Amino acid sequence: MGTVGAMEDGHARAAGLRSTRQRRAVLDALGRCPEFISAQELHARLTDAGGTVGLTTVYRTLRELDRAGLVDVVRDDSGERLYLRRPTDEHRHYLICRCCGRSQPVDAEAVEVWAAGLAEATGFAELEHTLELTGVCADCRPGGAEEPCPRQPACAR
Amino acid sequence: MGTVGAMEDGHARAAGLRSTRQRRAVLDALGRCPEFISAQELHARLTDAGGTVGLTTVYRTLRELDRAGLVDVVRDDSGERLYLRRPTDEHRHYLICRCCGRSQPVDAEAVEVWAAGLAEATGFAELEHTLELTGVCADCRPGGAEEPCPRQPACAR
DNA sequence: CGGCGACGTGAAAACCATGTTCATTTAATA
DNA sequence: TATTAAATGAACATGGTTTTCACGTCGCCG
Ligand SMILES: [Mn+2]
Ligand SMILES: [Mn+2]
Ligand SMILES: [Zn+2]
Ligand SMILES: [Zn+2]
Repeated sequence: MGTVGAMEDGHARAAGLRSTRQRRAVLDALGRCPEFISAQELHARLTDAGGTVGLTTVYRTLRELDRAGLVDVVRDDSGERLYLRRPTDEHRHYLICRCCGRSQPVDAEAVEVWAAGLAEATGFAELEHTLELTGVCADCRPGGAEEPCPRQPACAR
Repeated sequence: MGTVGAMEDGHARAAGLRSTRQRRAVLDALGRCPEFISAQELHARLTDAGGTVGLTTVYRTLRELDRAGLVDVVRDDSGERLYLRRPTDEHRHYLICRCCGRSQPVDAEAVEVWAAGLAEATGFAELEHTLELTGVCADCRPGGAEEPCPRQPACAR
């Protein structure tokens, strides 16, 4: 707990970010959430738990975590951003269940290789890509295609 | 002219869409735009050209064209939807220049194959994917990485 | 310690793409 | 041409996100 000039004492020492009660709370709540979560939902959990963190601060903190590469971000169908504390420091892609929100990292190495070859093939530089994968997980599929979403979200969105 | 019950006499005969002056104007303007364009920008062009089309109608028409599979849609960094009249009736992915907006369809067959194999590998069903590719095109790169965006958009966004 | 200055906070308001309402217009058909 | 369901669009609503700005506090230095 010293003088680290970091966002968290131990982790997340992004450059020039002070360690504040609010940022620690956001990072902590995010760390205990196994699935992608929205800024609003995260804020709701923090306040429901009795904490005192402004929605503005949640948005700002998540944006900074994104810049620092500490979270993965996807956008749902409505365009809302969802965040997940990144377990490793690698670039990843996820398959997300449209019913319950469960996420599963996928091995997209084939895509990475393909994307890397695009630069030469097209003459474009500084290539970036986003790849969003959605589907219906096994648990959300009772047998046929009866109910659109038979079960409640595992990690309520 | 005739009694086609279509959106346009000749093209775009999506089911149950009337041919109106506004829809023809939107489809026409979209057809003469070589790059992805937003609903707002398309509306601006229509009104600047002296036309009389409501922004609401532009949004509605683009949504219908999307449903009918007549346009490709991407989302830019801010989440705004951009539309391009689809040249063929195939599913495509594009590489888009972050400077000028120029788009270039890419051969993503490798990705399609990879994505198709995900269902078995993961147990998820009804898989869908979105793949957005961005970069800096050759024309927008004078030599090094000097200016962030040296030239004006070819097809002003 | 104590103070200073930059950074952080948050309530309120602004922003902005997009959707909805609903009275009016209009395309398609008989 | 009469009829009617569909289409239009101005005004309004929505909802996620950002900006504002007055106030708080973190971290460093003396
Ligand atoms: Mn990737
Ligand atoms: Mn594809
Ligand atoms: Zn599920
Ligand atoms: Zn370019």
